Amino acid sequence: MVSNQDSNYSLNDRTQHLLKVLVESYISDGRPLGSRTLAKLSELDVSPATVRNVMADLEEFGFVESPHTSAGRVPTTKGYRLFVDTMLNVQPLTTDVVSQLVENLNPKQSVNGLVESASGLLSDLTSMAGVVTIPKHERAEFRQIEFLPLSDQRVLAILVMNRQEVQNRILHTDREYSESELLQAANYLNELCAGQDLVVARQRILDELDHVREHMNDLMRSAVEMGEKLFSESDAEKSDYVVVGQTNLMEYDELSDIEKLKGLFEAFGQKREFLSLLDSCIFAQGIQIFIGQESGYKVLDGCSVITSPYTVDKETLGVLAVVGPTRMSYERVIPIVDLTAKLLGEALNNQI
Amino acid sequence: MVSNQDSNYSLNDRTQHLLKVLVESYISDGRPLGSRTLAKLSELDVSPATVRNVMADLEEFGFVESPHTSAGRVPTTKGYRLFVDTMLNVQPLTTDVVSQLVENLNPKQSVNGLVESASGLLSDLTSMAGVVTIPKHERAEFRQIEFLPLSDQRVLAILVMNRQEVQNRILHTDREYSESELLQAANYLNELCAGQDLVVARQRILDELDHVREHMNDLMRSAVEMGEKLFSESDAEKSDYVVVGQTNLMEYDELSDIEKLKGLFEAFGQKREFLSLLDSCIFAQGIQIFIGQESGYKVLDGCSVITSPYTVDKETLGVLAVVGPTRMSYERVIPIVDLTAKLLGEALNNQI
DNA sequence: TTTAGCACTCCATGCAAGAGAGTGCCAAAA
DNA sequence: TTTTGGCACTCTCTTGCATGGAGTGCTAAA
Repeated sequence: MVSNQDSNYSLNDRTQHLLKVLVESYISDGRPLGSRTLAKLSELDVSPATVRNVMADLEEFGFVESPHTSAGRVPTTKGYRLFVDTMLNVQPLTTDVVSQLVENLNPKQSVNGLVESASGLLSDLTSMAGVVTIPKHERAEFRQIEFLPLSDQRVLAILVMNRQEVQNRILHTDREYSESELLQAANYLNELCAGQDLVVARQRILDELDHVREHMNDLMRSAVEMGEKLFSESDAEKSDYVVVGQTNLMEYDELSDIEKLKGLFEAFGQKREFLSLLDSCIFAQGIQIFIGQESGYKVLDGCSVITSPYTVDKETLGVLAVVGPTRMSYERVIPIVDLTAKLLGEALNNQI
Repeated sequence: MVSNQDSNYSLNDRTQHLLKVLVESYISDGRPLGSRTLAKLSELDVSPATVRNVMADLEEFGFVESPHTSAGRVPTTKGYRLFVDTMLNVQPLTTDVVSQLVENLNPKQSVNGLVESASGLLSDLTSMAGVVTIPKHERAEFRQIEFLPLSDQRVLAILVMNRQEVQNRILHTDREYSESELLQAANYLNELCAGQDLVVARQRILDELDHVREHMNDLMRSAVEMGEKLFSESDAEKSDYVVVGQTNLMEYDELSDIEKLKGLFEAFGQKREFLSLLDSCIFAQGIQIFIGQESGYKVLDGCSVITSPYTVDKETLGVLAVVGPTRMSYERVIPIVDLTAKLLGEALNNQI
């Protein structure tokens, strides 16, 4: 009776309810729902025939489909989307899940340790694959540089960045340098650049190179080159992530096609496609959900991805995600992803 | 006529030849061999019936078996073993394989880069999974230590080990230290320990602690702790490896059982079982081959592992391996593993 | 608008039959 | 004594067919 037929295909309450029940049942069972079962399950006191009519409508609108004529209905991507957008009642986390997260994401760990833990927790708690990108360091601040002579015209350069980050690299020089020469060069660079942003520091060194045409030029040029290499390396590092629990995905019937699995695993391994997906989430405000091929990647057909950026001081440092079959318990996974992101951010706050 | 029936089951030449042909054919085709096909393939000018008799003997001795009554014969683990031990004619590497290896294992790369490259090359060239353990550094020599003050009673310690290895760690101290205090402590430690083995250095610091009961005690205790942590960390690091090309294993029919694959992948991921296998090869002189469950690990059922240690200056630094189906081309893989190990050793020689 | 009834479709299962591949054994040939 | 041809037998794999179950769409009645 009461229906809100305002928009193009706005569904009345009963239709929505039936869709909701269908999606929930399919998520927990994995079997297509027939009209008879759905009628019972919905507790709506309607006959299977009525349900059939409703299903016909839903199918017409593209929210459900049937694998074949006599196999009941299954949600489509569009169906999942509507469910996720409008019908989700997210379940509160149980206390043991919360405490497990809190305990394992304690700030005493190293940055890498935290990333590993977060990824492992996502994987364990959801029985799917957990992904966490390595936090990028937005402001790369030159702090101190040291040079150590090695044999064979090589110099070990150690650059301390930000508050505690240390990068080191071997410089091949044109001749041997004495320790005092290296000390002199380091002192000079440190004085020149301490506290500067790495980009600024680099520019300064380059400017200075023109003025100071003395015996340490070689080394300084190398030092600048090191800065550049560090830059490119930290860029590469920033664009990396940790995956835990890929093998969990083998448990799901809908992914048991070996070809699909292979494609998925290779996507994880090659990191390219998957990274661009994660990168695109880095500016999102909170949880984002990609259902099936919504993400635009063919390998993710049949999979959904739930992502959340994690932030320190309101600055986004990375993204974490859970990857699993489309038929996943969104209501359970979403709060896990959410809390993990928050806790990871907090833990990193004490670290960076 | 001419048969050497000396040992318990010494096989005459024809029998051996038939086994060899069978194994080779099965390796390249993957299909059980019947007497008719084998008779032709062997080029022995014998009838299928004769071959059948021979096969019955081989089956009795346990070198071959049949999946079922009318399915031809397949080599057993014991059959592969005999083949590998006595009938292998290892194929010389083609020049493009050699050049690919030489080019990609050039000593300009970092240690980690080399390990990654080696693993990737093994995987690519064999279409199986390549594994390389991170080289352990036998002699850990204290070279230089630096302290940098951070905020909140934390100090960044940078320890340079061996020729170019840098480790850093945050020390939580009981109070704030000034830069000059830290410099003093560093100088002190450097003078005390420079060039020493890390174990010796640690003992020295501990000894010295008793004598020098002054204001820098805290820091020095922390420094010693750092040394210990570095030790345990480098131990952990040593016992790690890089796997590339796991997904290649999905291509092989005999491993397409999803349960087996999952077990295998999890073994790769958890690293425990697999490491003890690799560790056991570290003292072997050259190539070692484990067929099926010979290695003692159930997950490796249906798989063979070909390993070789790699050495620098006659000192073994690690192990590399190829993991694939039992039905792999040993003749092709062995020289690849062999050369990769040699080249990796050489490349590391210039690095460490 | 909802419901009951009915014809229809499709899948999964089980069964039977036949083809194909290969074996083991026996008796004859070399 | 060894090799060979022949033959019965076994096992798997495929195909075809019948059956039952599940579910749908449609129509007509409530």
